[in-house]
Order: sequence, then structure tokens, then C-alpha cells
Amino acid sequence: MDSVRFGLSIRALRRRLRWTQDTLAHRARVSQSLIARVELGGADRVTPAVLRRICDAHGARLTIRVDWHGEALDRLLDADHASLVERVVRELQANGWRCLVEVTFAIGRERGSIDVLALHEATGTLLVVEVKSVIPDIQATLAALDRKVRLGPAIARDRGWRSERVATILVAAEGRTNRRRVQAVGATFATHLPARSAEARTFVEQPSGTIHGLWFLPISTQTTGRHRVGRSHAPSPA
DNA sequence: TAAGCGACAACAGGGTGCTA
DNA sequence: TAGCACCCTGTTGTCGCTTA
Repeated sequence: MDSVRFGLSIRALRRRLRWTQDTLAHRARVSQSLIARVELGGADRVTPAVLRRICDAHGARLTIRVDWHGEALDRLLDADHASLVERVVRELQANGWRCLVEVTFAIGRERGSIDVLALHEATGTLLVVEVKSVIPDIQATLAALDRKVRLGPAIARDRGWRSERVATILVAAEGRTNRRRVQAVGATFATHLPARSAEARTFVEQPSGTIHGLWFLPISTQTTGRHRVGRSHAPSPA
């Protein structure tokens, strides 16, 4: 983000409305000194939520987008996800599951894709796997998973798969941050995905009945907390 | 033995109050 | 309106305990 341009923009909008910094601060529910800081190019020291409030006060819209080396960022973001999907597919196939990856569907008005759709033919078990390298929005993640579970049998039928029951596993990258996010909404997870990693693994190895669970798996390229030595904060500028 | 989780420390950065 | 100093909060890494 160009903080200087952002600050000049806010100032221009504020003056157009003939507001003082105090007026804007009141409307955006921040202090006057913060408005001054932002207008002078200090937006990079303010949270996006506050910047959004300042924009909202003007009726403006804040858009944040990260660009890096053309499409390289998309490939980087995809790498962790792809690594987890690969890990899941290996685990499933090793235990006799047939797997389809990135299964797109269009049923009525419902469109989307399932990260991994697996069938255990011996038991007639269909497994819908949602893979998340990071869990940014728990509610949205669970809502998307519910929808895919509902549509799973129909999607499987389209591919000639016959199933008697549907199971779901949300696979998340192992890490303290993801675990804490899940823990923070423990009651929600207990309702939607009560099974945990050990049960999920047992189910994958020997599917019986059905399961709705959460499985933490390490990303091979990721350094997990316990293996790191020392802190990783960026050094302060000199 | 691995998974899960609570507690704690360290740190960076956000936001405010005060004042020139 | 601008700038400084301070306090508070959130995040992350680590340790150690419990449980299956």
C-alpha cells in the first residue's frame, strides 16, 4: 500500500466535506492524533480495520490486494494447499480409497469444487475432504463443508460411484495458530466436526459407520512451532 | 509415543492522552 | 494539526503436563 497516497486521499476527502480531523476522528471512532498520523503517511502503522472505518466515514471503499512477482504469489499460496492435498491423497490411497482431486460441480445454482472426494468401495463409504492450510474464517469454512457434504452423494453418482454413507473430514495444517483458531470456537467444532485427528486417522485406516471430524496434518514444507529455535519476529529497523 | 492443550514469556505494533 | 511517550493488546514460540 502507498501510505503517502492513502494519507493524501483521506485528507482530500475530509477537506472536501469541510471536516476537521476531530470530526473525522469522531465519525471513525478513533483519536484525532491517529487521523493526523494517517494523513501524514502513517497508514502502514494502523490496522486495516481502522483504515476501513476511516474510509467508511467518507463513504469510500478500502481495497487491499497483495501482488508479488506476477503470478508467483498465486503459486506460493497454492503450494501449501497442494502439499496438504497430496498428503491426504497418499494416506487415503494407502488405505484402499479411490480418490478424486479438485472435483468441480454445478448442481442447480450450486457451484464449487471439492478438494478431495474419496470412495471406500468395500464399505460403500464416501468421504468429502476439505483442505485448509490456514483457517481464516471458521464459519465460512464450516458452511462450505456442509454444502459439499449435502451435494457429495449426487456428485459421486455423476461419476458412477455408489455410496451408502457420507463422512467428512476437514484437514487443517498442523500448527499452533490453526489449533488456537479451532480452539477459540471449540463448541462450534464440537457440533459440526466432533472427531479429532486420532479418530480421523483410525477412520481412514478402517472406515466403519461415518465420521465428521477435524484432522491436523503437517505440511512438509512448513516449519512447525516445536521445531523452531528462537523467535522469528522481524528485526526492528535500525 | 504422539496428540492436544494450558500457561507463560517475549515482542511488535496499535491506540490514546497530552502538549506545543 | 502534529508529534511524542506510554500503556495495552494480540500474536507467537516454548515448555511441560495429561491423555489415548
